[in-house]
Amino acid sequence: MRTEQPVTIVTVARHAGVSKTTASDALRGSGRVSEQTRRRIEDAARKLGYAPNNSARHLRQARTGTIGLHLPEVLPRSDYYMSFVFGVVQAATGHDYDVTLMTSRHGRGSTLASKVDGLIIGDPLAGDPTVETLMTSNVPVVTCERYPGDKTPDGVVRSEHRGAVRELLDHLRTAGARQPGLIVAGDESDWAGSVHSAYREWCAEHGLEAASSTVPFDSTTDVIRTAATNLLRGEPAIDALVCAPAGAAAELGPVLRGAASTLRPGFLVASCVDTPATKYADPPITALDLAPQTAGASCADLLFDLLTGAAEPGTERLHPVRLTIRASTQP
Amino acid sequence: MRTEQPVTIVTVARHAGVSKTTASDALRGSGRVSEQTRRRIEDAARKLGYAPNNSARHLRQARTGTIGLHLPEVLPRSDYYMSFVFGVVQAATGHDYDVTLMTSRHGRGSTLASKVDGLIIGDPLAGDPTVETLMTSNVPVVTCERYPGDKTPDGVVRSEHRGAVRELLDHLRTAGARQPGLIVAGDESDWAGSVHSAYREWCAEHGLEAASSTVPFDSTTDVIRTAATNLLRGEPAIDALVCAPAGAAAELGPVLRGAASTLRPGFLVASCVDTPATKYADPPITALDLAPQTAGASCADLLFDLLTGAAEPGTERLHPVRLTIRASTQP
DNA sequence: CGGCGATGCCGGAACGTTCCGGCATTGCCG
DNA sequence: CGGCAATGCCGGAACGTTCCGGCATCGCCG
Repeated sequence: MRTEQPVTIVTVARHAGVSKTTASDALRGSGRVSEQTRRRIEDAARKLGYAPNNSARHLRQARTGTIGLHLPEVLPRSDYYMSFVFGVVQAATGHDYDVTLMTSRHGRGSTLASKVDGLIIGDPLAGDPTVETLMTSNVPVVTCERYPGDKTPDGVVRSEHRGAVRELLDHLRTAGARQPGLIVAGDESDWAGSVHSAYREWCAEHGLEAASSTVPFDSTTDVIRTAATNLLRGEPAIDALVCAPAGAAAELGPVLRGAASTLRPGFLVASCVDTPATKYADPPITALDLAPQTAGASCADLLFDLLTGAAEPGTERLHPVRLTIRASTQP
Repeated sequence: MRTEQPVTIVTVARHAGVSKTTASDALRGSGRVSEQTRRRIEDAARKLGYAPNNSARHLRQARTGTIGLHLPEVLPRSDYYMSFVFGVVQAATGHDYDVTLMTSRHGRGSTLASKVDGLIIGDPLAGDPTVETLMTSNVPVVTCERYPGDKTPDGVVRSEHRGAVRELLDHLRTAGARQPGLIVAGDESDWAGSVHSAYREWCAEHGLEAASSTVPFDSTTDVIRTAATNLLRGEPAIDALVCAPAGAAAELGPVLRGAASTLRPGFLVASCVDTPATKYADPPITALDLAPQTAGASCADLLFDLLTGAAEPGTERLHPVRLTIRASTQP
């Protein structure tokens, strides 16, 4: 079994008594082949266990049948990205594409063209050298959220985070909060930047002082807890806390309990990214459902539309976001 | 820029005034090329922005330069797998390999050979049809943990879970627990099976009745909480709870607080898989650190050793596991 | 009956790389 | 000086596929 010589399309053709061209045409449904011989060829292919050689095919067609996927290497609270990945893969396999994961080691942009036909970058961070490199590649690039650098991808899938955050803040206000605070990542992420500026805007409109704390994008839990502690102790005094980083609001339990004596009763908590952790927190935490899996699929779909010409370079598509209200904001 | 014709190795050769063979030799460091002309060729390649065509290269070399990676599609509590993925990718890029994610849609085993040179399957579940298919492929397969089906992969990276669980149980006993309970997934996962049988063994040795509850491998939080509730109410009465599913112990808070009045003071909690969630739980939870990132890297390394012949088919490698003791078991 | 389009099939070139074998040229040593 | 090995470079074939153009054959219609 191990030393058998590979079965190519000419093997199939020979067994079916036709030429390689006819065999190729029959198996791919192109060209003109009679129904009878096509069946004969398909039978031969099946019997021989024929599998087309991808390298040869892609060499001939001048494409790779593969798209690259890059994500920020955030290890804690990775449920969001995991879902995103599965969304991309699912959509890609539906289009007969493979997905390979790209890291910093994948060489400069010029090298990429022969490895992938297109690129998806989830949450491109300004200043990330890998992202910088990938953005200058010579293949179509789709980002999830805008790139806060000076280059522009060929396609963007994004959500109306500003509006969603305002909706969340309005909800908090309705629920009785007068002065919500915010923990958020820095402006190197477009998402975090939008959340932050929407918050400031909303505060200004309501005549409130902004009470926000900025943490690194990939903060561990203790960093976020420290930020929360400082916010709770600082001025202005807050009666609600929105924690932006994915699912991190669920990690605030100890901090909140520790400060329970000094907190106003009915202190509210919410998250800008829903995850299993927020859903099953105690109490369950109100959050914005970003639907990462469909976001990933949407990125892949847009990329394929760009590849086939069905979408123009520069296209932006909106991905819906939904506020999920839970006990943490129902005093 | 978009319509420029591709620069191949003959373009480089022409610019450097040599033959394509010499250019190829110079760029890959093979054959005999004088230092002087090699530099000339490298300069030309750099200036032209030459990038070797992967499809052509792989067609010629009869390999794909890619390994496939399959994971159980577990979306909640995915920190473990995310780390595993990054470990695989990191090791693979170190060996100049790409990693593509494989799902059920990637066709039957025979098709695989032309897509990937090898396969890594993380936590192969018995009865998973995709895994079943992948295992019958004609490329080397490495699994993380043994496959509880009837096929045997070419390589296995596994940990001494039995011993580790016993160590954990011994620790609980030392910490005062007389009757620990267990929440664990079913035997379709080798890991869960090992944990479960090690637990039963340990119980028997200590003259204890086993108090375990089996849940699905990809259980959501509420399923696990229900299992915990039932264990706490049931017979025999337990004074410690080991929760096997990755990081799920951190999700038991509400259940434990709800049952606080009926629980013996000093009730202990531990997890068989350390994650950020257990580390930062309140109180921090004692757990077995499975080091998923190095486990992933180890799988990749073994696969490459199999591909190069540095390892024999049938090789099993052990991956170290470490008990991390935290406040949850220090009464 | 002659012409012509449709149908069914085929040969050969091309994609870009690697690798085998070979051919000069050079230098060394007896 | 003659032989022989080492050095530097090269031409062409091969990998497996797709695709362009072409060649019979057949049936239909004027």
